[in-house]
Amino acid sequence: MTEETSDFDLDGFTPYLSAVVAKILSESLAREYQDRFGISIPDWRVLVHLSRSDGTSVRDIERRVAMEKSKVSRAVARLEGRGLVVKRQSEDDKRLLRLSLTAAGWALMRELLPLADAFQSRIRASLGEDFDAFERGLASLRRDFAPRDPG
Amino acid sequence: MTEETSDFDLDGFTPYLSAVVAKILSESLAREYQDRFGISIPDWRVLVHLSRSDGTSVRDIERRVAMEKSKVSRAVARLEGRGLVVKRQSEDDKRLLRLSLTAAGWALMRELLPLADAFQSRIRASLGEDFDAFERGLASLRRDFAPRDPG
DNA sequence: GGCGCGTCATTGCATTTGCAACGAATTGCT
DNA sequence: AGCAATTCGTTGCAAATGCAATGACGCGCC
Repeated sequence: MTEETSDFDLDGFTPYLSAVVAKILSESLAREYQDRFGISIPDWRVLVHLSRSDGTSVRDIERRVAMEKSKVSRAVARLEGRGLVVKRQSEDDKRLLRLSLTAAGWALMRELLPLADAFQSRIRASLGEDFDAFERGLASLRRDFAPRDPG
Repeated sequence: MTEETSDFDLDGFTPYLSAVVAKILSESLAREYQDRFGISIPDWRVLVHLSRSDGTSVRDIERRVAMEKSKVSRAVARLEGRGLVVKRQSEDDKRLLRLSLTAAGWALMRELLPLADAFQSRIRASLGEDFDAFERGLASLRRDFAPRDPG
C-alpha cells in the first residue's frame, strides 16, 4: 500500500557510519587481546593511556579517552586488583590520584603494543592514500563536536 | 623514579580516535532529539533504517546497523508500544517480521530527518575538502573489518 | 582562619546491554 | 515424507553502564 520511503541516505550519514566503523574496529581489535589476556575494552583504553602518560589522574583519562569517570574508576580498580596498575594519592593535590603501570603492567604492554601497531598497519593499508585525510577528519570532528568544557 | 613511557601515539591510533569521535557525534546528535522526542539512540537507528527500507526484518537491521538483535528487538518493542512502528508476520517466511512505520512514525520522521540533514551539514563543514576521503575511508574500513559472515 | 562552593574519585542503584537458551518456522539431507 | 540442523525473534539473567549522591579535599572570599 504505502510504498512510501524517505530519500535519506543512511550510508552517507556520517554519525551512523562512524558508529558502525568504530564498533567493528574496537571489536576486531578486542578479539586479539580479550581472550588471550583477559583485558576488556575499557581496561585496554586505560592501559594504553597510562603507557603514554604515567602519573595521570582518573579525570585526565576521562577527558582524554571520552570514558565516564565511573567507568575509568572501575577499570582502574580491576587493573589494580590484577597488579597491573598502582594508585597513589597525589601530593600536590590530595583529591587527585597518580596512576602508574607496575612492572607487570609494563610487561603486559610490551606484549600488547605490538598488537596495536600491527592493527594500525592493517588500517593504514585499508585506507590507502586516504589515510592522512581520514586522520585529519577525525581530528576536525573531535575538535568541533567535543562537549563544551564547563570549566 | 621510572620516568618510563612508551612511544606509542595514542592520538594517531585510529581505533581509539574513531571510537572517541563516534561517541561525541552520536551524543551530540542525540542531544537534539532525546529530550525533545523521547527517542533513544537505538530507537533512532531503527527509525532511520525503517524510513529508508520499509518492511525489513529485525535481522536485516541487525546486519545493517551493527546492533545486537536483542537490542533491535527491544527498540522495536518500545516503538511499537508508542504506535510508531507495526510488526507483521511475513507471509513468505513466517519466522520473519515485516517492520513498518505507522502514519505517526512517518510524521515523527518528517520532524527528525531535517535535524539529521542539518547535522550532516555541520559535519561536512567541519571536514571541508577532506569530506569525500573521509567517507571513502569509513566505507573501506567497514568493508575490510566487518565481522565474517558465518553464512 | 572559617565557610561556602567547586572538583576528584568512589559507590549505590536503576537501566541497559550482551549472551545464551528457547520456541516457532524453514531448509536440507536421505 | 521424516528428521536433524539452521534461522528468526524474544526473553531470562548476569554483567556493564550511567547518573546522582557521597565523602574528601582545595580554592577563594570574607
